[in-house]
Amino acid sequence: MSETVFNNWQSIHDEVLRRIHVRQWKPGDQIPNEADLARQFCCSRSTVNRALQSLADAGFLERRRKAGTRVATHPVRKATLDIPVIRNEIAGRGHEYAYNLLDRFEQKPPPDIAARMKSGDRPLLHLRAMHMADGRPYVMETRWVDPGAVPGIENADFSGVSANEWLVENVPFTGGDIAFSAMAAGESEAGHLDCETGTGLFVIERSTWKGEAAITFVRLTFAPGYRMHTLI
Amino acid sequence: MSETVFNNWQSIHDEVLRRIHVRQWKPGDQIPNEADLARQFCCSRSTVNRALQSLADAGFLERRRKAGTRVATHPVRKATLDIPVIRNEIAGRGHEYAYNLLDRFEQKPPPDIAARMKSGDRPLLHLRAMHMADGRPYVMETRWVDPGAVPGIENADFSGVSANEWLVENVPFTGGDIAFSAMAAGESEAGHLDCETGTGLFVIERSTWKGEAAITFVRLTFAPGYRMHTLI
DNA sequence: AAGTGGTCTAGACCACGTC
DNA sequence: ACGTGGTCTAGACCACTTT
Repeated sequence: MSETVFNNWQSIHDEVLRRIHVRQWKPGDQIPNEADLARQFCCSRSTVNRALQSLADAGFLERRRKAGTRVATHPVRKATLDIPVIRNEIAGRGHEYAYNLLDRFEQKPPPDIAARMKSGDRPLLHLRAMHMADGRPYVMETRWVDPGAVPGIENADFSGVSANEWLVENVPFTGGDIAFSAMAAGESEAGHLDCETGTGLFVIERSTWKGEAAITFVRLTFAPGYRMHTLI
Repeated sequence: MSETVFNNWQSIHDEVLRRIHVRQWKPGDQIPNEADLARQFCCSRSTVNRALQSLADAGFLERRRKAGTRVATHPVRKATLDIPVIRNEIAGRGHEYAYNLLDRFEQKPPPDIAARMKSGDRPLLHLRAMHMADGRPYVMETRWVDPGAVPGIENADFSGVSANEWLVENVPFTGGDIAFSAMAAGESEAGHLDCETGTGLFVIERSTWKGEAAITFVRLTFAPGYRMHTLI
């Protein structure tokens, strides 16, 4: 015999979600206001507020002052992806991690990169490297770094530690963007990732900035079969 | 002349983030406890708590009772992706949406699908459809639905409304998982998506559950050039 | 055992947006 | 104008985990 009691915000969260799932409250419906729910659940309004905010964050509710709280009509599901450091991702899967630098030189980047990084005519540092799992290619990293935004990078040694880890350690960033896409393996990818040309490859591109200044742009081209996975 | 005052949790959030960015608090460092920060910021502990929880959610801080709050060592960046209904995604980009059903039949699914959906030997409803933007192929949808989990689906008409929207309207789900990957276009994809075979295509696969029962599995194969994008 | 975050409460005031 | 959510406060108790 178990009586449900609502003595913490999680239990209220779950109960509200249950009512949505059993369609007691349907998409588009306005639900009671916080004060009423607090009376229903015999708790304070702050606790109800905590629960409803959490549900709104997750996309189940839409809240507006005065207009009240409604069940979201278009369940825009938000998937939260973890973007780990590659070393940890590989180690976390129980494989042995290895890293090796392919190229490192400074040069004027192609126009699309220069545009993304707002670097104008300045030369950027270009790096290419492979990350390996148990000796097999895991991902190829192609990176551009603005040396102007990253003092000290000329003397950094990327033969042993990846640029990613060095940057994380040494250059705090304030924002960025990330994009996921697909490409077909060309000659270069096929060679480095040990696959046929024309194989579908998963690609992550990420730019990071510090304030207004672009720090780095990186393209990660994963070996065939890579999947990025999360619960919703 | 502007004096920064800390009278709401956002201002404290920003100040803590600033201290992390200027490396006053470095990765791995333990920061003062909530009571001390409350005194520093001249506010109540609850307000500090709200700010730090928010930073912990975003992955900037790691908090453990008794052990205190530390700046995250490996900024596992969490990217939050919105997964919209395709109609809205296309309409939101200012294109005209169209939908058409390719196939619909009931049959025993291939073993990998049966395993994912734990459907055993039961036949499942199979659907294939195209979503078009301004008359051009946008994404191909391949779907399996367990009719046992979705009463009434036999009579649903998917020639005008997509299975996705019908399911969202009619079958509440409690959870699921989503995976992103890449594939090379085969004959079938090339035909339907109007591209060459061997083009790299972006793929989203999603399963949804109601409690323990699998409702549906869908594979969305996007036309070339599709990018999924978000800020971090 | 003791220090830290997690949460609840009751009351208050405010900001916003709809009416 | 007024109803709603957003937030703050001060104090309290509890849960967890490290010492």
